Amino acid sequence: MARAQFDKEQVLESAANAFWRLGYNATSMQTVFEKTGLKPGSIFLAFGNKEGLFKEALGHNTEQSLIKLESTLTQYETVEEAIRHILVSFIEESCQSNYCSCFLVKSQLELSDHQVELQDYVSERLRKIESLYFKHLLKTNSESEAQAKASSVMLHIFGVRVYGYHSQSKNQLMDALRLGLPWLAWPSVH
Amino acid sequence: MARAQFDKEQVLESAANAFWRLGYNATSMQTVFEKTGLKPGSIFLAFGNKEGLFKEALGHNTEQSLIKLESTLTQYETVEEAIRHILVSFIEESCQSNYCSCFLVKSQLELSDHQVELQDYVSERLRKIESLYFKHLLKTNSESEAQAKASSVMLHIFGVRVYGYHSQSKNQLMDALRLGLPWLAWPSVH
DNA sequence: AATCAACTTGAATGTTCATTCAATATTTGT
DNA sequence: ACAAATATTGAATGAACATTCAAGTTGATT
Repeated sequence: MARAQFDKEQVLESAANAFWRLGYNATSMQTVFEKTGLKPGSIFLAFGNKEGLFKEALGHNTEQSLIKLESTLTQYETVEEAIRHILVSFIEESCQSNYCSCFLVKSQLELSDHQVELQDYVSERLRKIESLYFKHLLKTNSESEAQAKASSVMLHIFGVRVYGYHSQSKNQLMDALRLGLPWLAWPSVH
Repeated sequence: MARAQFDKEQVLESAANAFWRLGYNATSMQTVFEKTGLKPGSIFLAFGNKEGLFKEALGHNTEQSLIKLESTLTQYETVEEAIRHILVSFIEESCQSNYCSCFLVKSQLELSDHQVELQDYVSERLRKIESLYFKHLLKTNSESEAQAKASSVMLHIFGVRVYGYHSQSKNQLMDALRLGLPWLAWPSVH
């Protein structure tokens, strides 16, 4: 019995990259064949169909994001400082010329009622992210405070992911985050 | 010379509805023909191509939104009260079973580098909305305060448009808005 | 009632789409 | 070395796609 000869992880990353950049509907399997160098048969044998490939690509991508997030949330003195750094890095991402929002957020908005399974899959991953913030905020907050703050952080992240498309938005975004998330103890500007 | 026999406004509304619900790429012209009852030739003569139809549909939709927004922002005692009502109505929208975020936000995230003209068109409309909030906030705020508050409101609106997909999110959203927009003077819950 | 530009019609076009499958190649167990 | 199991290949398939256009219809103007 012959084993897979292509690196599944590498294929998932190429596919995720295409789906992220172009969106689910605008990414043709043809594009995937080109980006991965694989032939139709191989892809369809390994992933079933386009939805299956998308689901695995998104899952793989999100898993990595969650690992990175967990690591970031513990590597600073306080959770607040960590969250500040995360938000600032999102703003900086949005200043790059090839800015493309966030794979999960884009997918959440693009998928329609015809793909309920994928929609639920995306929602579940976004909820996982929020519960990670919640878990860490619980260390220094009551349950209800932590929940409200976690939701507020998610709201601001979503906001940045959309607002980021406006060019020249860096300063406006920073001011808005300072105003909306005062409990993050932003260093004063002098 | 025979005049157009279909109601252009009605066609644009049907088209906008489809584009909004399904997204630009997942909406086929076939769908548009069915929803409007028109034949290919009529649509293509009137709007040039799919992009042209999309642009006009989005433009028409946004124009109506701007009119409604302007009206809402002036019909309450204070701007703050008006914004509160707008945000609450967005949350209530998100509780409906057929919730579908916001046409502009969805379009902003779906369109890719291959449709720069449409992208810019969407960005411009979103900026118009922000400047409307800014204009009204200027009445009771300094320029820099008004700008930060307008950006913060946009951030929260974008957030609600994404967060709204989570079921059972109404209370979490309300708490997060109270936390992130304290200057809106929310009535206390008792 | 004749004219003619503007509009509508809908079958036809050529392209691109996701997916299939018979043939071929490769790896592993015996 | 052979057999069995599994991967890869890539041309082929049929459906769906955006768009075109020649022929027909409409209604205001002459």
